Amino acid sequence: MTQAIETFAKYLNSKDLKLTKERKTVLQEIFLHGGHLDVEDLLHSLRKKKKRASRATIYRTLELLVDSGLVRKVDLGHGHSHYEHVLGDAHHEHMVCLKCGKVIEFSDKRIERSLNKLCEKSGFEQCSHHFQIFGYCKDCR
Amino acid sequence: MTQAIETFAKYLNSKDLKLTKERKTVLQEIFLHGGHLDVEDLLHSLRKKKKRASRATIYRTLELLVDSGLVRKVDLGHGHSHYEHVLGDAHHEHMVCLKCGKVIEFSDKRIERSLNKLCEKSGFEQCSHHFQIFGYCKDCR
DNA sequence: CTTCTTGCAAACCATTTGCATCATT
DNA sequence: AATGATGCAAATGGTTTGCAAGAAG
Repeated sequence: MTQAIETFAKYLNSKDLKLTKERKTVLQEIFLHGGHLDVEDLLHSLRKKKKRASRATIYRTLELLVDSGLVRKVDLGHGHSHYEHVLGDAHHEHMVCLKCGKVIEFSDKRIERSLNKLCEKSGFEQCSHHFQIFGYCKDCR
Repeated sequence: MTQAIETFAKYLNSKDLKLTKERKTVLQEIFLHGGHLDVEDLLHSLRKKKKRASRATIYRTLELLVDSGLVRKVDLGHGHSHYEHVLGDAHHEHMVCLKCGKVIEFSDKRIERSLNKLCEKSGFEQCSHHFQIFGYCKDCR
């Protein structure tokens, strides 16, 4: 958490941008909240905690957070973006249940390994990737 | 191609929908064109061939095509959807170059296999999946 | 103090939808 | 003929942006 703020501060500094309280607030909210959340979620959580940041500022901050590598933007098939923090190596992908909307996170070392080999072989320098599986979870099938 | 139209006709029939010339036109255009294309591409190609289908009809038809399983909707990170036809088993995923925009298709049996096992193990009934890698192609890195 | 930020509301852009007219079965 | 489908234009919904007022370094 402190770690994340420091990293963000360093990133902002390197771009001559300022660490405002709104930016800090948004970052904290994402890191306190475990999973993926969207702009509306963020807006509500902040309101509940009597903190403030306009929708515009949230969008602008999220872009910075994604660019800094602290946050990942993911598509869960809802027609709008979700965001989740990235801490260290806990990389994972998403299974989305088309009926109940549940999102199951998963990760697979073999898949990641195959992926890296693949990029290496084709000379592709990977920045990010995202794997989504859509279907029905065991409670809904 | 004829195959695709027949499949679509069967699908439409099963839902008491009609095979109109606009729907046939859109389907043909997607199957004639090799790769992934968006609504704007479709609109231009059709205009060039003096065929017609409104934007609304294209959107409506694409939804049906996706639902019928003949076409796949993919996210190439452009802020809008792309579509590509699905013929048999030639399943593939996408690497997108963030600089030149080039899209490289790839497929990996090991990944597909790991994936299927994963779903099986967790009792998840897979409908579709999509794997995107963003980065820089060998000409742009 | 200078430069960057914020919040607001307007603008944008992809996609969807209501409705009157037209085509397929 | 009856039921759907089309095209248009208006509506929608997420996201971006211009600008005047405010805060960080």
